[in-house]
Amino acid sequence: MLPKAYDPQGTEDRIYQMWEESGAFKADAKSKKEPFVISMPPPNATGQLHLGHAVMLALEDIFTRFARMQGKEALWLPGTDHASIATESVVIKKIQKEEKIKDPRVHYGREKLVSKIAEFVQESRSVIRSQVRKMGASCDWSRERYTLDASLNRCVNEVFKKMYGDGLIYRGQRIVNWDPRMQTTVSDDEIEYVEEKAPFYTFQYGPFQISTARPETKFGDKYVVMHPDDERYKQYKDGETFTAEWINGPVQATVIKDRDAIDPAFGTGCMTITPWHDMTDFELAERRNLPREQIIDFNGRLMPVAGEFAGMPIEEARPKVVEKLKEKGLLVKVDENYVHRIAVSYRGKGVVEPQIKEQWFIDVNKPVVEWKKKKLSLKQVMQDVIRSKDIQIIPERFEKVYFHWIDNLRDWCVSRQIWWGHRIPVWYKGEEKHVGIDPPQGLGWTQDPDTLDTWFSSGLWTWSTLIDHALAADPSLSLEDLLRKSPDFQKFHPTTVMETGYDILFFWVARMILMTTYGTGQIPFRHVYLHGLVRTRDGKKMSKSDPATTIDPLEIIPKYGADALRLSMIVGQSPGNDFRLYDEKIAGYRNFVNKLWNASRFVLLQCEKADIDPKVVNGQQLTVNLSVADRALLSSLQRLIEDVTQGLKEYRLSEAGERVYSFVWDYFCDWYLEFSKGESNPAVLVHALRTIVHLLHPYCPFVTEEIWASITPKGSGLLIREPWPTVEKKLVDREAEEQLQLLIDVISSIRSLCAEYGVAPEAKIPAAVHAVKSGDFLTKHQAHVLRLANVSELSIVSKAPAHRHGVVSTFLKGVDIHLSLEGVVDLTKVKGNMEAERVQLQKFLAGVQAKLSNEQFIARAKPEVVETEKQKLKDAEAKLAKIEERLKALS
RNA sequence: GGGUGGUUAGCUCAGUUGGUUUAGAGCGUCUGGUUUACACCCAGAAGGUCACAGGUUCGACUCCUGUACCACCCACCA
Repeated sequence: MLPKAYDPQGTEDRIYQMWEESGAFKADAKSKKEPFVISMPPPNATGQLHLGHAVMLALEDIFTRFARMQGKEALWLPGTDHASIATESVVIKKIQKEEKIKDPRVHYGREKLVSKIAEFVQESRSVIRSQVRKMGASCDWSRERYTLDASLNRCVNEVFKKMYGDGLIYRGQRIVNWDPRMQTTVSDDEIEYVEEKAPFYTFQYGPFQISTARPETKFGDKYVVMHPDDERYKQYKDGETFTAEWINGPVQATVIKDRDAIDPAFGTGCMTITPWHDMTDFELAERRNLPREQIIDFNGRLMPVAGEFAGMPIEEARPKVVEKLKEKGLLVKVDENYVHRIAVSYRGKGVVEPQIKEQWFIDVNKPVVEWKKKKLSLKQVMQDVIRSKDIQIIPERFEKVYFHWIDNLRDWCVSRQIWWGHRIPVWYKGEEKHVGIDPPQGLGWTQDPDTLDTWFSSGLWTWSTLIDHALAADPSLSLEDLLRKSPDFQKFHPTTVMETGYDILFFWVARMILMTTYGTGQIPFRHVYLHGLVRTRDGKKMSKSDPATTIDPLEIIPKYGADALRLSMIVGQSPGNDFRLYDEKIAGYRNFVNKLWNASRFVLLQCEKADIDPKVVNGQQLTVNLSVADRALLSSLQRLIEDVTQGLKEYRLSEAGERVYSFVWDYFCDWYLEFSKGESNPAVLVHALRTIVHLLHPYCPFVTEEIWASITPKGSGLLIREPWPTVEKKLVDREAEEQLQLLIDVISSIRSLCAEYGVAPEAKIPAAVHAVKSGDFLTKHQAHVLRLANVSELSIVSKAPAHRHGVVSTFLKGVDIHLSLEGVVDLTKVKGNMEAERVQLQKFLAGVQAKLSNEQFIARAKPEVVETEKQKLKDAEAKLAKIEERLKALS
């Protein structure tokens, strides 16, 4: 006999190992089955998994297991990301702390440092692998990839070269986000803005007053900009020059009138510009072809142009510059309450300083990409695939967010001045430049020292992971041939669904669309499912830097089990919305898992009592000797299968999960198993349990597999490989369901009446018992019903106050029972109730009829919706007829 | 400045093109239960003007408009 409480700790690892050894996770590229593919978003190889990963794994595992059971060739490809800047920064900090080395880059040099990072990553990856297993993820480990694998590097270089050839990658002196702490550029999306209160100074600049929060950048300002329509400055003309006394003496300045750069309502309506250190100013300078001058060096110190301030860090220089301007009488006023946002590097956490630097960029506006027989820009392709519904985003509202992002997208700076990552495949020799897969022949070539933005390689993730076979067979193949000759790519691309958090829609999802459509001519995936972020009990974001806010999945799993954790993150959540996770919620699903476990213990016990081996139970036994309750159960199981399958197909995981949850607890356990205590049908019990365990397997794979082991029919294997249940029409029996529902209503009513009047359970209601007996469908369960209905006098019913008539009318739903109660209840009230019900039904009927005769509705609605409406109509009509009949009988 | 989402029971949240929902779940609270699967249980109860104000409709938690608060995203406020 199974133990009284389910023990996840003693079960999960054993089951996982069994699955893995069985080969069930492995996908076969040669299979004829329809493919279903998920590329696991590769966790950063910097440390531990957190709950965000746990949600991702739970969702993707459900998709994968469902697809596998549905008979698809399911591939879930796992991997890890080298996360260039994040990893390098973590390891550098670690070395600084543990080895007390101030500057590890200088101390170790490139080669040594890179190998130290690699070592760290190696360790971290194996931790991650075991954590992914703990969650029960059924991914294909034989295909595990890492974003720095040689085959991925090959794809990176190929795409770079191709883009360069198409003129999509260029090198240019452009303004970039410079992180002085990490000594590297970062992309626009890797920046966070932090609000800061800083003094906002207004200075006299010639005849003008200009405002700034950053006076230390103003040394080289020679242009003052204002709006052409600004009345205040209409006496000044564009191009007019004047002399202004400034920080280090007089400067020759020029007036510029510009419509786009300035908002006349802000501050004084005019400003000076610093093109080297400001995005807007840079763009203006670009348009007007103005000179730029660097004021701050790459370490965040002032340049010689600052004169006496040269060499000072900016924070130190700021008050001193203000002081000097004040002495000169140029400080007009200071606003101490000014709040502005400063840019901070997402990874390195350094304050970002815009700088002009020579970098590699991807041009997103050049229309040279072949797409659907047209020449489009990368931006246009990204828009097209969503607009044309080639890719569907769930929830849909994120499409808007996506388009908005693309509208604002600028050329993507892809070079990084860090060492950990894919090296840029460009070599220099004097003025010569070589862009290619392999280094050029001959001496004197040096490779570009920069690496690529980490999203450059992860943008290729859905397909660069599928070419290993072809590459191993012939490393000299071109990119097109690699794709063409790779069985995995041919079978498993495009992938089916990309599942990830909405927070990296831009970082990653958009980049994958860009890089994949360009690199392969295919979309990377058909559906994007975006999950919400996990929050703490009080709604805080879980952050790694604040351990008090984080819940570690590895602490939860031993306590509640992976199944409970999975359910608690899926059921009751909707895609794209954040949700809170806390102990009680997980405990609730642990209880459910345990409930299921005990239900199966009960089933096994019934088999034992009847001396039946649950493993030999088969479908044949489902047709003989069935009670109403049996038929009703089998019938509602069919509807359950239908609903759950539909829900899963439409990615409504929460709804489908909740449906089984409530079926198992509120119906199977609370009613059917209770009836079975009177008289049980082990074949039906086993069949129902088998179906339930199938439907729940994607959600809670461990406990279901463990239960399955006790009821596996002869000839079947592991549950993970079982075919998904299908609806058997012949088991559908609405009449039985209705009859059972009636019985349930009767019992419920008796119960609540007893409770309301405080009737002792030993007392009897003879008439009620008689009523219950008189239905032929009850004979099978008489013993049980008698026990439950083991209550006092029926006269109680007649004492019921008016507000209890809801209960009374439940008694009246069945004609037989109604007759036996006649004379004891207040018939006028009952009649009133029924008349009210009739009016409501008639109204409802009219509504449904109107809907069904509405041409627009018929045209727009799905056929199955129309069907259900028709069914509703029929049901309502039947019910109305019944009510009419009873009303007639009453009068 | 632009945009998105949220506002439903004490708490956390569902609610699928408006109608069998006189609003559902879990947790919590209260009452009563050791009935031979389960106290990680069973039977009940209390608790909601579905943020607010209008509108459309025979009918609105659901659609439209506006308002308030909360959260998030985007943007070149010097």
